Amino acid sequence: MKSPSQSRDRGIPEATVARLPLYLRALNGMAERGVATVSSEDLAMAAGVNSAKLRKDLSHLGSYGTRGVGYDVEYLVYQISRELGLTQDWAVAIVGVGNLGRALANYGGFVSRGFRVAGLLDADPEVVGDDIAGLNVEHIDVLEAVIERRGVSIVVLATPAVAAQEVCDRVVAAGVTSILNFAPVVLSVPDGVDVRKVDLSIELQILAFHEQRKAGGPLMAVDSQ
Amino acid sequence: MKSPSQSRDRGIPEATVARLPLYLRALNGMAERGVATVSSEDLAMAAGVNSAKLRKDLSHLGSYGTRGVGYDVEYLVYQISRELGLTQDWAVAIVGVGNLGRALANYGGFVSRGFRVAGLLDADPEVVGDDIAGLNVEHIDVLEAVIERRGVSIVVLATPAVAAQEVCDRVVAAGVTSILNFAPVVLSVPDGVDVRKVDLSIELQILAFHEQRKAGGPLMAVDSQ
DNA sequence: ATCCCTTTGTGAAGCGATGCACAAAGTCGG
DNA sequence: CCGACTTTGTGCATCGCTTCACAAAGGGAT
Ligand SMILES: NC(=O)c1ccc[n+]([C@@H]2O[C@H](COP(=O)([O-])OP(=O)(O)OC[C@H]3O[C@@H](n4cnc5c(N)ncnc54)[C@H](O)[C@@H]3O)[C@@H](O)[C@H]2O)c1
Ligand SMILES: NC(=O)c1ccc[n+]([C@@H]2O[C@H](COP(=O)([O-])OP(=O)(O)OC[C@H]3O[C@@H](n4cnc5c(N)ncnc54)[C@H](O)[C@@H]3O)[C@@H](O)[C@H]2O)c1
Repeated sequence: MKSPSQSRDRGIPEATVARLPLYLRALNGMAERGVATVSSEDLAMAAGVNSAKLRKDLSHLGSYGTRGVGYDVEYLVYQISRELGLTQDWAVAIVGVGNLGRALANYGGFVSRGFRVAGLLDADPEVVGDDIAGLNVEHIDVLEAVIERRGVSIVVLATPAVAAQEVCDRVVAAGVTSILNFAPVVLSVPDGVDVRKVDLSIELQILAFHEQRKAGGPLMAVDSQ
Repeated sequence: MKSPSQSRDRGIPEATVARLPLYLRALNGMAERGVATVSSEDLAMAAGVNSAKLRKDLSHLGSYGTRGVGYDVEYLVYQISRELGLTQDWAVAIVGVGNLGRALANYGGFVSRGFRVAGLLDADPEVVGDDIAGLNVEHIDVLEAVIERRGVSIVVLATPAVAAQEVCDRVVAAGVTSILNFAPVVLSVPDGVDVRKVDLSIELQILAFHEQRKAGGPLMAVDSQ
């Protein structure tokens, strides 16, 4: 039973949260092209979703549209940004500066909006000291100090699988509660810690499953992004 | 036992398909450690899911367990591999050999199981001709020839966002129906083409949302992987 | 002020996924 | 061969998300 707390309904569905960045990206593109207002139909098209779903998603944030007109692009950009917490700056540390870690460090795309790479850490003495994208790679020994001093609140894990849980335990102990994990392991974390994983291998296997099915029978329902 | 009859249950839920690679990874680890059989409880623990869910997932493939005992690890590895289409070899082409494309090409993890990088393609003359992980980077002009001659059925897109849709159109026209997209754009494809996307920026934004909420109010439900 | 047109916001139905709980099916010791 | 024990496979209630469909709300023309 839920109590009828008439206060602010901060219960935004997880599925909605996952789509807000998509809307935001589409809206930013429109703002750049000078579009002032957009209908749910057009925005849904740009984001690749159903328009009713888009309207319901946005309704969770509030009533920011105008009936008969649509949504003000800039205003909506601001509202979604605020809801996602992008109006503040997030310090991110990347642990494991190998092939993938380097690519991430060099990637300008996420630094641009709200996220700032505040630390690169690795265990390999060969790697420590390297300069990558203007940052010096530090030794994993100073992990806790880096997290604390630079206010790191999100850690990206790009170490080999065997090291991931150990590093995870350390960053959690240091107070981090948001982790993006690229290592192919199921991390075990205490309640209150958020782990999201990106797993290339799983994605390929899912594609292979559907590909095999297409080759087999003529009955299929595909696509989804 | 179950005979490979013609009446296979092809209606495996998408959510189940997405978890099979997780089970497979856990099972492979157990097989390496010499574990012969495993209960749904233990396997679920290793994969980080509910045991009832695991049993229901596996029941979609058939009745491969033994009541009172559990599942034979090697047999289950084979069955899941077969279901996912990993008993055959998949030729993968990577288009866009920049920071990310290089990391992917150098990554041994997915080449090991069923997937083989059969081509690296880029538009930049500076990059074309480079040798990466034993493969020569070819010019995007020969995309169609590479796909056709080497039987490429899965394409990994790692080009800048602006080029993604154009390259996508070409690979689809060349007959590819499975695409893994790293570019931050919503690809538009015809029915029957599977697109999966990996979007670092979206993952970070979702983490930021929850992080902000944690800092704000004391009412939260977190974690999920 | 009134009418018409467009588009939002949402009630409600539909659909698939989740997790509990247990009967059925198997093992194993005696 | 039996009876205690273990673990699977699944019926069922529930939950959350999606989609349809439409009343309500606003803008603009006359
Ligand atoms: N490269 C890819 O395309 C790719 C794709 C999918 C998944 N992954 C996964 O991402 C992770 C990184 O992949 P990669 O290709 O960059 O591997 P890599 O071996 O090139 O890099 C790993 C880095 O982590 C460092 N490291 C090892 N132990 C450490 C520790 N305890 N603390 C800090 N740093 C440590 C190593 O020194 C190395 O620099 C792996 O788990 C891999 O499975 C990579
Ligand atoms: N690097 C990351 O960590 C990261 C993370 C998330 C998303 N992404 C996305 O992945 C994509 C690649 O990122 P990156 O950092 O490797 O970029 P990059 O600029 O280093 O590499 C892109 C490569 O694509 C090539 N290219 C451009 N147009 C092409 C075309 N028409 N056909 C073939 N090749 C073409 C370029 O020559 C270049 O080598 C981008 O869309 C980026 O937004 C990258």
